[in-house]
Amino acid sequence: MRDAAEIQHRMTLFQQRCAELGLANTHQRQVIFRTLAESTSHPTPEEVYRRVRKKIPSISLGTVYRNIKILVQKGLLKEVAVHHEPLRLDPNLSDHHHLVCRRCKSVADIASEDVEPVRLKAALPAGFQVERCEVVAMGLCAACAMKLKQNRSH
Amino acid sequence: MRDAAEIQHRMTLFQQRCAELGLANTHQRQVIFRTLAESTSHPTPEEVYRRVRKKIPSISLGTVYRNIKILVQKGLLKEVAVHHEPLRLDPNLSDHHHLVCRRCKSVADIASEDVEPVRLKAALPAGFQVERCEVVAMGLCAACAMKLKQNRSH
DNA sequence: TTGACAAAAGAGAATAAATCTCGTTTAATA
DNA sequence: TATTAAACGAGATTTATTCTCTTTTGTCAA
Repeated sequence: MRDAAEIQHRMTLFQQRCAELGLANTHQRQVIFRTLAESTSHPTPEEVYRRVRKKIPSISLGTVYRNIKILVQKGLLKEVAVHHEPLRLDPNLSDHHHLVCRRCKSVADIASEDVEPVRLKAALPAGFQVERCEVVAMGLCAACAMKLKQNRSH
Repeated sequence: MRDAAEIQHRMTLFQQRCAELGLANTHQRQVIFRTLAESTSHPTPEEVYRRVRKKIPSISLGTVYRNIKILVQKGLLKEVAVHHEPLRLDPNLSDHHHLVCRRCKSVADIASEDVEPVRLKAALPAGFQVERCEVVAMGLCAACAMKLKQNRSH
């Protein structure tokens, strides 16, 4: 749980951004966002639903998913990492990293030697044992970059 | 597609490891692994199924999933990133990284300032535009490390 | 070799996560 | 305060994955 002033600030910004984006200011949307803004635990949609129902018992799961989707699209929320989509497999057991295209979801390898070693400067949450670090570089592959450009130009 | 010698090498290692692990040497398992070893595109289980059926038309999707699961468990395959599991949300829009516990799937933030900036040393695949880099540090949180230790001791 | 037994396969039902459809309600604004 | 587009609730649908159960196939010792 974050402190009240911080949350109030986030809510104010949220309402501004919604207005700018033409998103209606519904009670459900407010409560869904507030629930996320208050949490530090990166909840799943189901968990958000569970918490929001305490405030709005009649809310539907579909509304939670719909709002999460819209808010992620508009950049008001983020997803942790990329893949809730189907599992992607990798026969390459050596330590390496990945490039993921945000549009077509293609995955390419980056050899470990091609990335400066990842170094954590600060203390980790008490007792966390890191086993491996993966860098996920997200962006657009050449093909998708071109397609997006074409779409924008007509 | 990788070159034939490399694949042959992987298949030999694979058979050795299977024998060591007591995994039966079935035709289906061989073909599933070979299909993955040949690919450079990080296919989904469905895609693996599609390709394997060209060699073994009668294979079932369940067999593909079952083998993928076993091989990942035994460390003969890897999953790209972590989450095929439910979407995890993040209201923190500032640039930051994540610690993920491989056992309980809890997610904790690492502030961007606490990680040395990620630097790519080599050229990326032609034309890939990186928009953001996320470091995913995987391991065990304190609670899970303790539970695993306890389980092992009796 | 062959026979016993555990491991794995195939078929298809079941579950979980997410999305969609459609009739109704609500917020924005004129 | 009337209009209308946006959003809601309910529940069906789709997609990804796992499970159950019966049959088949490897493995290994006699």
